[in-house]
Amino acid sequence: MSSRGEESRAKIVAAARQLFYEKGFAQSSMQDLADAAGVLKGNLAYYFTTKEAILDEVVDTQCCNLKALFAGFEQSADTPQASILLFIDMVESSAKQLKEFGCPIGSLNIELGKNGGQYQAYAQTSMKLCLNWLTKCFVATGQKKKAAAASAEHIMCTAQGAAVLAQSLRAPAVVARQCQQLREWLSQQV
Amino acid sequence: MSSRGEESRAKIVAAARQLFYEKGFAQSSMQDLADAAGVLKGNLAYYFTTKEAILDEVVDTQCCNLKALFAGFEQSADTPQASILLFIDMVESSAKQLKEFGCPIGSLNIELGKNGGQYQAYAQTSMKLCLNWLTKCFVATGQKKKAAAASAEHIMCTAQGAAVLAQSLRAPAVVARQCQQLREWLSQQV
DNA sequence: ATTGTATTTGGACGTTCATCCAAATAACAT
DNA sequence: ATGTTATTTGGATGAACGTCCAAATACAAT
Repeated sequence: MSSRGEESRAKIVAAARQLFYEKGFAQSSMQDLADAAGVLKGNLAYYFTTKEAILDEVVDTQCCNLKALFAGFEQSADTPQASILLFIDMVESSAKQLKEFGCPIGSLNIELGKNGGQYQAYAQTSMKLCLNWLTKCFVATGQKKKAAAASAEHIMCTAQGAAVLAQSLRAPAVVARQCQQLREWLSQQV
Repeated sequence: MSSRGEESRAKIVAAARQLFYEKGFAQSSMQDLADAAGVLKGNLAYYFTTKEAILDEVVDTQCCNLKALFAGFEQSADTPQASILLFIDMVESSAKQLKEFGCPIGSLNIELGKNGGQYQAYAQTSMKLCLNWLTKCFVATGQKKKAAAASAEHIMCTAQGAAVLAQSLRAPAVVARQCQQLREWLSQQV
């Protein structure tokens, strides 16, 4: 378990995260993952016994990144409202990615949710993480728990819908418009 | 090209439409399609040379169904606003399906949009059909073209986002809540 | 009844897939 | 330097995949 092994493992997970996002989980073969990670296919089995094990670690990594992202938002924003604005900014600034591959969280959820729910529990976590954090922010602005949850749901619905439309129509402008509407809506809340 | 052949072809397309929706395009094998349609795998090749040809016809069928659906809305509704309400009703009444497999249009767009855009043009059509019809309805309510397009986009974003969240969280209630919000928003328009 | 066409059948083909493994190599502890 | 563990290598394995095809069967026209 030296540093060399850790590096290889990290390279594999990073490559898998990008490939699962760009091509989908089922459409990314182990050969693809190995090529993208710069290792031989046989070496994948040394670190991960199954493809599902890679997905497991990819989702874990994504959750950790999300938590770090939210922590950063809270640190650089003075008010919870400003934190929410940073979230919206993030969505808007990733419009070009969304146009190409959809939302990294939403599109993975949709794919994994179709397989009888056997993989679905994995991806669900990230979506809940976003909702819970947004809810927490709205509670901090003074909204009651139920209203805060509804506000968080509104933001996530708009963002996910914008991602679907932007990818379907290859139109990143959809994301920009919806984010602007979210900002106007937010300024009227609280 | 007797009636026997037409029936088999129709059975295949119907089975493919359901399977592509429930499992995704790439995850539905020719064997799966044949089993679901009640024909032998080899028989698929008699009607469709490639899997993509089946997708082509599935999308065509879906577009025809959509057009018929919209025509029905216009017929049973007195005002364009009532037509839009029927659209929202339809979304809400399919909440249970959305929870299981997501939106038949949106989820297929997301999957096909990831493959370098080679299949993507197929699915895009349905999404545009919805947007264009909604835009037409809003124009008929007196909105100007640009405002009408924005209104249509708002409905589709909310509906698609609700579908993503409902499927991710296995919570059909998301759809009900967002549809209710859409109705309130609609009553304040025009 | 016989001919010609439409459809079905069951399986073959080569490829790609996820998984697994024994041998080779690298890194490290003593 | 030597022995031990960690990692890499290249290939093997059987199953599943999309596509294709020749023979068999059903149907329709005469």
